[in-house]
Order: sequence, then C-alpha cells, then structure tokens
Amino acid sequence: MKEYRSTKEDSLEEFVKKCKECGLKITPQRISIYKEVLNSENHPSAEIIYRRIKRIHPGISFDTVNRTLLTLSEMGLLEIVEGSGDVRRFDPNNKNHHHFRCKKCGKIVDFYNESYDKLEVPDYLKKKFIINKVRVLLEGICDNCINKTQD
Amino acid sequence: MKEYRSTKEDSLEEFVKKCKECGLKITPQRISIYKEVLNSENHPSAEIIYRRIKRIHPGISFDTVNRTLLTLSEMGLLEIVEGSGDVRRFDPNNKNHHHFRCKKCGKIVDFYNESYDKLEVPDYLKKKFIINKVRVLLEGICDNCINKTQD
DNA sequence: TCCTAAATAAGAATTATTACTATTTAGGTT
DNA sequence: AACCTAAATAGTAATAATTCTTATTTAGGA
Ligand SMILES: [Mn+2]
Ligand SMILES: [Mn+2]
Ligand SMILES: [Zn+2]
Ligand SMILES: [Zn+2]
Repeated sequence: MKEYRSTKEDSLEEFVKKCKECGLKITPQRISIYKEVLNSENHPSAEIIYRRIKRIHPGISFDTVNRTLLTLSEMGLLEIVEGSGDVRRFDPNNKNHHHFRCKKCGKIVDFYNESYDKLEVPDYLKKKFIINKVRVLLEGICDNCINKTQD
Repeated sequence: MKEYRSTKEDSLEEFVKKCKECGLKITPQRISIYKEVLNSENHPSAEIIYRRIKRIHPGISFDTVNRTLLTLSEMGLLEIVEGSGDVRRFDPNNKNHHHFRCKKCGKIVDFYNESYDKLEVPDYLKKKFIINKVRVLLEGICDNCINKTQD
C-alpha cells in the first residue's frame, strides 16, 4: 500500500498552485520565506524569519518578509498564533493541533489530542458566530523554565 | 440560605489584602485602575483604561496605567488575554470561562461552558509542564462582522 | 512627625508594525 | 525573444506599542 506523506516538494507544489489561484506572483523571496517558515518549529516571529532568510537573500527587506508572512496567512497557508501582547508569531503547522504556552518564556508548544479535536461547539454560539477553529490552549510553566527556577 | 456574591466592595477588599500580602502600596492610582478594569466588559487595552482613568486622574501617566495593569496581572488579579499580535489586552474576568475571537474585528467574547471546564489534560503534559489554565479558544467571525459583510 | 523605599509623572528610548515611493521583475502578450 | 504592465520589492520613513530613565512625590512604617 502506498503511503501519502506531505513532503517539502508537495508543499512547494501546493504553494505554487495556491499562488496561481490567488493571482499572486511566484518570486524567489516568496519561495524562500515559505520554505523557511514551513521548516521552523517554534512559531517564529517575522524578525526571526527575516534573519534566517537574509543568509540566502542578503538584500531582502524586513517589510517583504513581514508582508509575505501576512499574505501567506491570508492565503491560509499559515496561521497567526495566539500570543499575549508580545510580537506577532506565525504557525506553519496546518494539522489540527493544540497549544501549550509558557507564561515565563513565551514558548508555544504544539500537541495533538483526538478528544480535544472532537470538542463540540454549543449551538447558541454556532448560531451567533461563524466558527472556523476550535483550539485548546494550555497555560503554565514549561520544563525549561521549571528547571531554571530551581537553580 | 445566604448567598455569597462578589461585589465591588469585596473585590476592593481582596485587592487591598493582596497588595499587603505582596508588600505593594495602596495608591489612589492603583485603586482607580483596579476598579476601572474590573468594571470593563471587553478585554480592554492599557490605552483604553488610560483614557477612562484620565477622567478621574487627569494627571496620570500612561506608563503608570500600563505598569499597574502588568502588576495586577502578576498578582493574579487580571489575566493577559491571548491575542494575535495586536495590542496587549487584559481580562478582568476571573471566573472560569472561555473565549471566542473574531478574526475580522478582534473582538473577544467570554462564554461559559461546563463541559469545557472539565477538560482533562493528558498525563504526559502534566508531567512535563506545570499547567495553570485550560481554555478553549474559538475563532471565526462575529455577528457584527457577519452583518457588515452582507452590506 | 520623620524617614525611606516604592510609586509616579514626564518624556525619552526602544521595539514592532505599517506606509510610502522609486525601482525591479514575473508572467502574460505579441 | 523582446516588450509591456501590474505586482512585488528595497529602502527608508512614519506610526504605534511598549519599556526605560530620572527627578519628584508619597504611602506606610518607625
Ligand atoms: Mn502550533
Ligand atoms: Mn475573558
Ligand atoms: Zn518557559
Ligand atoms: Zn467581528
């Protein structure tokens, strides 16, 4: 039986397809930014992506990175992650998942949980609002920060 | 049977008690800010609170308001609400509740749901992290914004 | 009443985000 | 392959949000 996994090539194809659908041009900058954010684990900020991209495109501007990330999120290829009044951070994980956030260091960790995925939304809310996403958000102190405090 | 409800007087007493516990001085500014934020419905920003407080303390500085709100949240009297890279907003609702957030206008609406309150956290997460809060976050389009788009 | 550390006001500095504009370029057309 | 044009980009500038600095005031204990 053949397994279908999403590889980077698949993602890039999806990206190109989506760009064409939306009438957006496929530029080297966009491709790099898309690849970079897709490879990143920890809900990076625009600034972080910018610094990484500069190694490949030394002349790229921060504005282009930030604008592209916003564009990607409008296209549905990224999410803007729920933060706490700190810098805006992006989420390249398009699988259904949930978050733990550390109050100390701000780290946001993905986790998967089938029973959380099945949460039902109360009818009165479904009637009043259009609900696109249901996510559980855990808050507390991460393992790193627990160890630090013990020092 | 006597009912216990939390009144504003109760809250103020709690505030004074908590301040003394933490060795914080009770200043007119702090009292006003605390009262104001406790009365607000819609997860206000520091700027919003600042503008309201100025009617009572015309000479108050924005920094004092912002700093005090951060202090209150460190004391556990407020929460910083999960946003999306926009301005920091505060949550004076200390009852167990959940949030709907509108992607269009950024409004955050409280709602209550007993089955959400009872959500279990997976053991492997409990072991790894200290979990203080479990919250469901719904995302979508609010009633106001649905109507606007129809125009 | 006096004393002192904490809190405040005012404004500067820093950081984050968005806007502007001249130049370049992707991608369609001839 | 050369040309055209709207979209995208680079390089700032402008704006908005947040934090820091410092002189002054004040809450609360002695
Ligand atoms: Mn995530
Ligand atoms: Mn709330
Ligand atoms: Zn942490
Ligand atoms: Zn809305």
